[in-house]
Amino acid sequence: MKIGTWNVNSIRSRAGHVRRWLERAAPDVLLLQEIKCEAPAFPCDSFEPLGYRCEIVGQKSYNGVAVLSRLPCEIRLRALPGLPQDDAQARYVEAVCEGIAIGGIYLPNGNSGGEAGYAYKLAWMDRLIERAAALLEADTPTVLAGDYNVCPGDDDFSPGLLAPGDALIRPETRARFRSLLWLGLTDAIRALQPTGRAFTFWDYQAGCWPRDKGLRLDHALLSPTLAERLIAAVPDRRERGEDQPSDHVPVLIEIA
DNA sequence: ATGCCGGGTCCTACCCGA
Repeated sequence: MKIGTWNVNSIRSRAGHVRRWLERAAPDVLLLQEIKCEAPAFPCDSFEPLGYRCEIVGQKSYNGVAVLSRLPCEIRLRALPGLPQDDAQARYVEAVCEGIAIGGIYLPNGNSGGEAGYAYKLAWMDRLIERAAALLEADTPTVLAGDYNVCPGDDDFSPGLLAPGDALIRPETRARFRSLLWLGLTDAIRALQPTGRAFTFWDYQAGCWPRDKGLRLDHALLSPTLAERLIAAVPDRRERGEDQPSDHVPVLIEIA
């Protein structure tokens, strides 16, 4: 099974890119983040001719996640359990495909909104840890993939690109990411490439892409039985060089 | 040290991303 994840920075601006990548990479399931629209505005017509069904957890202007699948899939959750009832941010979707729970994640950045904004990020990560624990406790084969807005290690950002207090690398952020790993989840990219650069994001500004000043923010975490079957986990850098790209590239994982 | 880019929307100046 091939599963992709991609923060597209507006699906309406990137429908053509996504369609082309579906043809190129042929994922069975593609998780999308930052679609920046509600369901009626989502360009399903661009993907259905290729055999993909669209499930959308939308939001106007900001956030928004979706699942494209060419396998039979059932949506199990449209939000992370345990968040406040009035939380309207569309950041989580969970599908079940061939017995595998597939969570699509758009984790809060945490650098805007002051301390409250950062507290929201940490609370969101705590709910994600709880959800991951529940899935693992039930022995559910699980993939939790998406834009985590976390640089887990010092290989995961170009030197000098982030201030020490940046929400992407603050110790409290990284501690929660490690908690996910300690539950028994495997970071798919790092399982196959333990050290060195594997960036998934380059800022539009300051020539970050031509200078290869990037970040590794997009991750796929796998439960133990899926980790044993992991064949490939690769950020597709080629997409960042296309015309009018997203600032993130897709990550493709393959499981035997 | 962000607001240099690029998306969004109250349509046009401003908010947000990482």
